[in-house]
This record gives sequence, structure tokens and C-alpha cells, in this order.
Amino acid sequence: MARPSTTADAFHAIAEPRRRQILGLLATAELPVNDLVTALDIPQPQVSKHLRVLREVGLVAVRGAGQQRLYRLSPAKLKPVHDWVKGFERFWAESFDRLGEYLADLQAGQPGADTPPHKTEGESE
Amino acid sequence: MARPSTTADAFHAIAEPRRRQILGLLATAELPVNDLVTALDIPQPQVSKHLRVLREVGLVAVRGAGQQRLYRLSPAKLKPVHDWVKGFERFWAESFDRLGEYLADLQAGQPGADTPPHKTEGESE
DNA sequence: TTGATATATTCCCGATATGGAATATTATCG
DNA sequence: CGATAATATTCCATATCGGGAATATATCAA
Repeated sequence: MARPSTTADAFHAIAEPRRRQILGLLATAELPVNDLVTALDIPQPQVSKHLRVLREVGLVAVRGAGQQRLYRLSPAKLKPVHDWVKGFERFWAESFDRLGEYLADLQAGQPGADTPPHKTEGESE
Repeated sequence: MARPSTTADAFHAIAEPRRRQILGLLATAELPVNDLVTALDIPQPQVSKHLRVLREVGLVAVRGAGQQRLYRLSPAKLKPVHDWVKGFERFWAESFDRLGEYLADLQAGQPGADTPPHKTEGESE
């Protein structure tokens, strides 16, 4: 890799399972770090680090409350992601011709109707 | 990092802008690598490498056609992503109480109603 | 001030992604 | 078979991530 940051955008930020978990938790309520630590059951420093990434990307916002820091969701930055995937909605919305069925096949395994590719066979998933 | 693979899942796979671009192009039509190279205007090996990641994650499928390899979208694996972000839809759907307005403020900058945090100020985005 | 609690940051490390360049592989054609 | 087109893989180098552990910083209480 030689490009600028990486986790510098929402897409990268949510690639981390833990961060998605955090966002999920914050979607419910504004929470202090400690609650997240308890919920995630991972070392506090890690939580703080994940929160930092999320903060820098703008997916969460903080607010000091005494000696605690309450994190809340700041979902705006999630919209681009939503918008992007939404563009593919129709593909699994079935009844898009018989595309749904077709794609199901593809996922299932070797379609059989497909022309056998190179030798590097291995197809999709 | 010490966890298993990384780009091993759809979330990581789509974190790459180029890969999103590829998926976008394949959403339109089944395409040979070369067309992608032309469209993306990046070295062919890079395209192949991105395609490999997408293939391994199951986001695209291939089919040999002569000396070409036609890549097509295999969107099923994108659904989990869609489902996940969809859970946050309501947040920017406005009229969720006056949450919309509230969040807009948060994104805008310092709410003003917020208790000044630590010193590590820097808030959200 | 000292101590306790809550959270953030730093340092070290192994893993790995990604770009670039070169090369290998596969298939078609003559 | 030899040449060429299309695509994949490998090697190298660099950067960053993300975990672990230790430590720093901030806030509150006494």
C-alpha cells in the first residue's frame, strides 16, 4: 500500500467488525467508553483506538461528561455507504427478470451453464 | 494486525475505491478485464489483483470466453453490507423526532449545547 | 495535593495490503 | 510449432493497521 491513510474514510472504518459493533451499540444510545469496553469485552485501549478512527472519520462524536466521554453516533458519514450499496439493491430484490434465480445459482456453486474458464478455475466464491 | 485474512470479507473488499468502481462497472454489464483496465485507467496487473480479491470474496464471478475472462457481478455477498447499513437508515431519514435536525447540528460543528469535553477536544468529524 | 477513576496515547510487533515492474500462463491464430 | 493477445501471478518495497502492554492525561473527590 502506498496511498494516503487508509481508515481515513467511512468505508475503511466500517470494514472492522469491532467498529461496526461499536456503531451498532451507539445506534442505540450514547455511551461512555467503559460501557463499550464491557459490551465488546476487549481491552479498553483497543476500544479507544477504534473510537479514534471512528471519530476521525466522523462516524461518531464525543461529548465530555465529567470524567467520562460519551460517544454518540454521527451517522451522516454512513450515508454514502448506504447510497452506494443501495445501487445494488435491485440485484437481490428478486423478480428482476429471472436474475434473482440466476444469481442464486451463481452463489450456490458451479452454474453449469457457464463456459469453463481458464485453468485457474475456482469461479466465484 | 493479527487476525485472519483481512480483505477476506465483503466489507474489506469494498473498502477499496477501485474495487467499488469495478463493481459499479460490472453492475452494468459483464466485462472482460481489458475493458476494466481501460475504464479504470490503471495498470492491468492491478485490475487483475483487485478482481482476484473480489472473486475470492465472492463479489464477482468469472467466465472464460476465448482468451478473455468475462467478469460479472455476483451481488449476493453485498447483501450483508446492505443489510448492515440499512439498520442506520432511519438516522438520516429525518423526521425521526427532531433527530434529523439534531444530527445535522452535530455534523455541522460544535453543537453549543454540548458539555465541553476533555482537552482532547476535536469532536466528531 | 494526593488518590482514584476514566480514557487516550505511545511503543513495539507481526501481518498484510497495495502499487510497480517483471514475468508467467492461457488461448487464439497462422 | 511460433507469435501474439489477454490475463494472472510473483517479487519487491513501503506503509499501515491492529493487537498487546505500558504509560500518560484528564477529571473528580477528599
